[in-house]
Amino acid sequence: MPKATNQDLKKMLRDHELKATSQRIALLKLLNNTYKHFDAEELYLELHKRQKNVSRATIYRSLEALVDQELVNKLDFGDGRMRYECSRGGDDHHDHLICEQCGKIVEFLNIEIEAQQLAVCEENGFLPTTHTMYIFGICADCRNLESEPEIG
Amino acid sequence: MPKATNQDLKKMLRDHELKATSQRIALLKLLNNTYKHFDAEELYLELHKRQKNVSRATIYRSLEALVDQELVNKLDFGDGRMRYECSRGGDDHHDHLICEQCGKIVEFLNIEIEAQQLAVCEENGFLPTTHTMYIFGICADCRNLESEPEIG
DNA sequence: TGCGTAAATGAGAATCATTCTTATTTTCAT
DNA sequence: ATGAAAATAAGAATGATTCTCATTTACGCA
Ligand SMILES: [Mn+2]
Ligand SMILES: [Mn+2]
Ligand SMILES: [Zn+2]
Ligand SMILES: [Zn+2]
Repeated sequence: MPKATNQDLKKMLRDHELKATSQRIALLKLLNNTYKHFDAEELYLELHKRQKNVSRATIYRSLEALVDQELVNKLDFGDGRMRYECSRGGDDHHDHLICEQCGKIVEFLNIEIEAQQLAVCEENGFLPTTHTMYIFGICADCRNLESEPEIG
Repeated sequence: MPKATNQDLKKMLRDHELKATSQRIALLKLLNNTYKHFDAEELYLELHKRQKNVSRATIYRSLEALVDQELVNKLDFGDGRMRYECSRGGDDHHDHLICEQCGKIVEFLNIEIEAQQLAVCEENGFLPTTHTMYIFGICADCRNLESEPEIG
């Protein structure tokens, strides 16, 4: 995955009817270049570090626009702030395991679950538009730490 | 399902180490007597109507206690406020379909999905504690209204 | 390349659900 | 019935997000 150039990002924005402002380019670049799941404040602090002229309002407004255009996914882990991750094309749907101890996110896709979700909708005459599924617990790393011998 | 008496509710609270205050009894009664999914403000307004002495802070504090004791489930439909529903014993886990048009909630349980969730966790060495799954879309009733002939 | 206008931004006020604080009231074991 | 511990009321505080509006910027067009 070659990192997107500024020109790539500019085009990406314009292809979605969004004006290519320096703020939006920087935001999209940050999201595109990692697999992290950021909250708005993290994005604000990171961009503010590099580029003095970014405000929180712009972060929120730009994220909203990017989510509308499906360039970015908005996630709700249930802790009071939204997370944002780059959306990599049309087929990147995935769900998340969330470690309640270290915060690590593991992505997964289970086609049987996806199929059963559609089946449930059909049984209920329900026309689905989106779904969210988060499994909370303790990740493999944190479990290993827990079982570490106390002395040794 | 015979409606729980005040004595039943009192015992229910005390069995969970919670003092049986009039506010908690009223709150638990309200939740126990319907299958609705309430937000905190709805509960506040409803209780306040009947019993002058209830404050929002108490609603929130009591809900937290009831959720801790697993007498009540806390749900996050992603619209900025939490919902609360009565938890009916240990085997009542279910997930939700949420109509984006009329707000109707349909509950469901799909054991294949539940099984696959555990499988995913196992594959990742992940120890699950809880999960949330919400499917958003348009319910059967709203779909029918939509397809209603415009004149007729 | 320079202009004009519509759109985007910055700064901070406003909002809204939820949590916190503190003085007062209530519960419940004794 | 009594008193210590816990719960409550009222409203202030918090924190994420949205809104306001004066100022700046992007970009289609001359
Ligand atoms: Mn993800
Ligand atoms: Mn339910
Ligand atoms: Zn972990
Ligand atoms: Zn509906």
